[in-house]
Amino acid sequence: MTRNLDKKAVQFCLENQHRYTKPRQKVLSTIVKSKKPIKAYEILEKLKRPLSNPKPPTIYRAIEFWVKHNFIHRIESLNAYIACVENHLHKGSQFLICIDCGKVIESHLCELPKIIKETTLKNSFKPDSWNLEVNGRCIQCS
Amino acid sequence: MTRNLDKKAVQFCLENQHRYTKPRQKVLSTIVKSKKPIKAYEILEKLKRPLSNPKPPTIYRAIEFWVKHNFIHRIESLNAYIACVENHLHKGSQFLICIDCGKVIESHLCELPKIIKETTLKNSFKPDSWNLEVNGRCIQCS
DNA sequence: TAACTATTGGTATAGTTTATTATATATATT
DNA sequence: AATATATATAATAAACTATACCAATAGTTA
Repeated sequence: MTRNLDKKAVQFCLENQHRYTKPRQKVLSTIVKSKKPIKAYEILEKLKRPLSNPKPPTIYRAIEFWVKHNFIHRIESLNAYIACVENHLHKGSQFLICIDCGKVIESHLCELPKIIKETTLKNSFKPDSWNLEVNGRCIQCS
Repeated sequence: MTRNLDKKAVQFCLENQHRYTKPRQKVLSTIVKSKKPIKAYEILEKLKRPLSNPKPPTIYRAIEFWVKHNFIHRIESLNAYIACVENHLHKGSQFLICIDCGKVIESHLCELPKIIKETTLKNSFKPDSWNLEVNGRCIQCS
């Protein structure tokens, strides 16, 4: 399942005329391999060898690329990145973050929940994208 | 309505044996006065005079205090802070963020939306608190 | 007053991200 | 194949955001 995303990434780049460069490759697979959200500087550290001492911009550029194309997500409250479990573009993301073990579960919703849609309507606000981060405890920790 | 929160803060500190110190006072009222989310270093800048050249920790300590007690919220995707429009504690927050003008509307929900509750259930996850940030356009900008 | 706790002040540093400029690589065009 | 164009990387530096640490002070309690 992890290899899966890497494969899809190759495919995606081919089809959309993006380059599947070494930094992009390595950054994505590092995030995919990580069980938990991983931070930019942790990636930097892990890629010291394979990318011969990369500098922060190298990592951030690759991160930006994959975030833009929805292969990974940024967990805002953690300054960390995680592979997307969905296989299509989506406007919103939801994460369940365990406050004990740090595990993050991505739970997909295709639509902005109705109640929130109502709130945005009430405020005459036109929603475009959204991010929900729920803190709590996973089954192992509760 | 802005003064309101400051007053409540005094009250809150009295009742809970917290000190309503000058940094806390000034930091809160600076955030309250700001129409838009304000950043820590902007607060720092604004308080150069009144707090005689405060250092970052002074600001961050006060911010932390008011966040903890739900007088202000942190907008994760902006690294910025905004006064809470609710007058009671709440476990979750929702923000509508205009991608054009930067305005942020806090919209309160008392409960975790049903659909999200279902997702957490499905994942055997016990939610504790949550934060939803919706990007889109406000009525003026759309 | 002494002891204790909460809070501040200040230095230094850690951690995160971006701007900039130059260089290299891939793709398209001739 | 040579050239032009667009895309991406490399590296330095700097900007932005946040915290660890320790000493000093203010308020509280015994």
